[in-house]
Amino acid sequence: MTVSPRIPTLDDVANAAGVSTATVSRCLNEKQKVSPKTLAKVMKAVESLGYTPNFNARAMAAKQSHTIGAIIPTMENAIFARGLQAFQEKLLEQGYNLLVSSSAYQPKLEAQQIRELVARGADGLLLIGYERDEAVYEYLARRGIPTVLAWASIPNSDHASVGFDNRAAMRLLADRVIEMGHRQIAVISGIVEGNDRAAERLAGIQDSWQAHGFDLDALPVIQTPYEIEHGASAFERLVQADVKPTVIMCGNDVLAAGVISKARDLGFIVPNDISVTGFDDIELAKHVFPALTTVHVPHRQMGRVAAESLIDLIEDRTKKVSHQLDVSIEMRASLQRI
Amino acid sequence: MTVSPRIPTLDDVANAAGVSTATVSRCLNEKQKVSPKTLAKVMKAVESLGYTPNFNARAMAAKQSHTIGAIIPTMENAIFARGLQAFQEKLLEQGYNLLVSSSAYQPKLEAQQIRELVARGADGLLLIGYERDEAVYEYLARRGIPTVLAWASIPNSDHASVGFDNRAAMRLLADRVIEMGHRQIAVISGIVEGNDRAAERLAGIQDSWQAHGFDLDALPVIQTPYEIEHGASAFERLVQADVKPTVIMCGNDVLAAGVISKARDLGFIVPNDISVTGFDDIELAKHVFPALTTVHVPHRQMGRVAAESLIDLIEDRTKKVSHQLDVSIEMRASLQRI
DNA sequence: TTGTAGGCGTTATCAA
DNA sequence: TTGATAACGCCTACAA
Repeated sequence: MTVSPRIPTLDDVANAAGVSTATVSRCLNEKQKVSPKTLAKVMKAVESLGYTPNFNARAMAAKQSHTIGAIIPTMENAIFARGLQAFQEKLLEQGYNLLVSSSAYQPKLEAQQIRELVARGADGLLLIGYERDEAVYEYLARRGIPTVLAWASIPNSDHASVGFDNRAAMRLLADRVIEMGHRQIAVISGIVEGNDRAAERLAGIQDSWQAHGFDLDALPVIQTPYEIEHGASAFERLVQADVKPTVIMCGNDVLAAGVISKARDLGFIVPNDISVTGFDDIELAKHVFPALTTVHVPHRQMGRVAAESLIDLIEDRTKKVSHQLDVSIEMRASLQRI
Repeated sequence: MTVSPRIPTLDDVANAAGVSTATVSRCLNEKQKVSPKTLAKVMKAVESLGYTPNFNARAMAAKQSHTIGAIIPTMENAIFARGLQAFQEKLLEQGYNLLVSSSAYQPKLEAQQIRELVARGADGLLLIGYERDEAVYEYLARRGIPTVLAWASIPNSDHASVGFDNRAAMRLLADRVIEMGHRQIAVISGIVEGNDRAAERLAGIQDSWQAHGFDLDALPVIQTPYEIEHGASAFERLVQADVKPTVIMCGNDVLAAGVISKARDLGFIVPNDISVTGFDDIELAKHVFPALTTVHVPHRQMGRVAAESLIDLIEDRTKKVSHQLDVSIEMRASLQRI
């Protein structure tokens, strides 16, 4: 049987090194306030005992955790993963640690995770999008938790944010589509409820559609979860309609990949028989056949900027600002003039 | 200017309710030990103050955090995301929280994150694969941190694990490939160094190859990161060889997707001109063209079982065990008899 | 440069 | 059923 392991504490180190706990603490946190001699002595003790500071105790005593929390809708979408990776790299660089949790696109779960992370002493929070219960924002404000909203930009609000204008971006793409002669557009959107990014993208298409003088009733829309399988089956439904679409505009690249796959199964030649567009410009977009016309989003840059903004906020260097990043339309083979 | 917000503590609640902190604590943790009357009184105070327990303090006093940590090589691969999602669901169900961090495939970073999570008071850990410095295992053992290794199974070790035999699975697939008449196999493997799963998969192919009486020197292998782009460029190099491969076996589906894409660009018809196989059976595998022959891995099940095992370990219900999950070969159009 | 000692917000052990 | 009170491990004035 194993002996219950005794985890070394500051006290143990202090004893081993023959100094006080205060000195050990200094060696760990502010080396410059300690003589080289004792520093060496202490570090040796730390080493030989295999001491690691207890995070909880440290956070409690210091009233800051050097931890920031991020809550993303899902880990199963590479775009968040990529942005988060950059976010984390920047944080580590600045001496902060990242705690990630996923809300599975459920606002209630997100609210719970927020409390959770705050209770853990997170110094700041990264959230995705802006649409959430006002109570959540009040809670955050009351606790004074610096928060940055990413993947969306909201110039006219008092939230700090870094992202891009989903609506304008999608509108731009829709403009191009219409300019290329398409008059029968069908949309496969993500689920709009509780997802402002999806809602904005859909609205962007509708903006363009109406601005060109068309009727919203003549714009078929299917909402479906962001999964390749769902993109495929949505396409199947769409092409059964009386008026066949000449182009399918999708809420993201994953849906579009599903569409392209199913289209081929059903004997459609993309883009000759039907065009397809996506959004995000994930790696895959270049590698499906035909390559996907889509909106390029600078995910990594977004992650980096979000980290910088958040740290600035935490360390009280700036007021809340709204960073608007540029996106671009990537014209590839899947969209063709009609 | 906002007033520095005062976060309510147990004391505040106790005062507001006119009871002791001990009683409040009981109301929160063991309701049955408290009279309904005071319970109501206390809960009202909790409510009106918007009190949330401080996690760090709680963990410190109770000597357990009800938190478990997971370290994955990368968030950018959907297979970990999927397994982790299931892992988390199971944990939440059992009253545990999940902390995730990613090591970016760097052993040193992983070691650091392990210390980090332990320092945070994680009650248990989930790690991917088994290949790591012995010192890490010693550290874990000394601290008495229950740990489960996933995505790999190691029957002959004293580690708890849940996963599958990467080597045997890949060997099975290679057997099929060879049975179908292929004699010119080329391999695009993940980077083997520091990644036991990749190493085992490559070894599986080599096992089969040699068992069929062929020479390892005649088996071209390229190691490359698990990214679609790299799969594509590896393919390009491979087909420039003197003896053209009749089949490309890839370390995972992402690499295979890159191969299929590049093959088309170069004018190859898959599978007529060349066959392709993958590993993992991600969603995409069914939706590339032609659909990918691959090894199906039960990622979600793995996550669930890992969670159950870990909790059992933490709550001291079982000894360490090694769960071996079944995988299956998915025969699809990308692999053809020659 | 170093040590002493109080406090961070909980839980848990005893008494009452 | 409740209330004091001592941990838990660390940081940080303050004093020496």
